[in-house]
Amino acid sequence: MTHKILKKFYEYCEENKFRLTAPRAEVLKIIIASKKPLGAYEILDKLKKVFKNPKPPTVYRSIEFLQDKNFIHRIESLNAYVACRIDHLHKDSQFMICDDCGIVIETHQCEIPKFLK
Amino acid sequence: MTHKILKKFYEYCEENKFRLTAPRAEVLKIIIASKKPLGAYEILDKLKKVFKNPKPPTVYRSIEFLQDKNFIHRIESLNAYVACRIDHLHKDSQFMICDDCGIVIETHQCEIPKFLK
DNA sequence: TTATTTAATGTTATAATATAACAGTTTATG
DNA sequence: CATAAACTGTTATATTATAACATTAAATAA
Repeated sequence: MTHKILKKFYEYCEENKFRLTAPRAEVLKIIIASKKPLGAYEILDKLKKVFKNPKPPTVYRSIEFLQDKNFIHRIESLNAYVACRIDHLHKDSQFMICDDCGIVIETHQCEIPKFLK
Repeated sequence: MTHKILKKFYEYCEENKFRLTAPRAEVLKIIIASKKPLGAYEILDKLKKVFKNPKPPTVYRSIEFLQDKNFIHRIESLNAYVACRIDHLHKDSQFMICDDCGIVIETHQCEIPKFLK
């Protein structure tokens, strides 16, 4: 069964004429499958089970693409990446990260008061 | 004339019996003097004008100390460091960064609504 | 359909950021 | 003054990310 987010990604690429290439799809799958934020080199390791001999640029390019489309977010404080779990596909989410277990909760800034602007 | 923040740092170390060493003071001076956030290796470069042959750990240790005491903040998205310009000495500030000129404005989370908690 | 252009990938190399480990020094304390 | 604790110096290396260029695949135009 195809994951909900993955399906959405397929449709999104279809609608917008973005090329849905193997590295992009595999990197997204890997990130979706993870319960915790993954570093680029962790993603690279997992990608080795799918592709012959993937290199950092392969991962970073896919990350860039997915991030640009807001299907994944970078957690700056961790140098790690997570799938967007909420339906907005915004940039500039905030993350609350448990220092003990690493669990991440995503929120967004729509509600942050005007004084921040 | 000694900078206001620097003076505060001296007093703070005095009060709390933290050792105010040369690397710590010089790194703070460098960060205060900069109009834009500085990367660790930019700080290192500037430190070369003051010390003989400083190495990365010298900078990173001072950064860690200063950050721990909230005299400087790390801007995650830039891998760069800024002096705390507001009087609170909190952790977890937010920064608004101009994509064009690089100017940074610091704010903090005291006012962020409860739903984020 | 084939030629052409555009976009993406593969590959090598290296840049930029950060830390581990251990020796030596300075400062505080008994 | 002796000792312990904190800090710095130094070497080496880990981790994260990107530049540059050759190659391949896909979209588009002739």
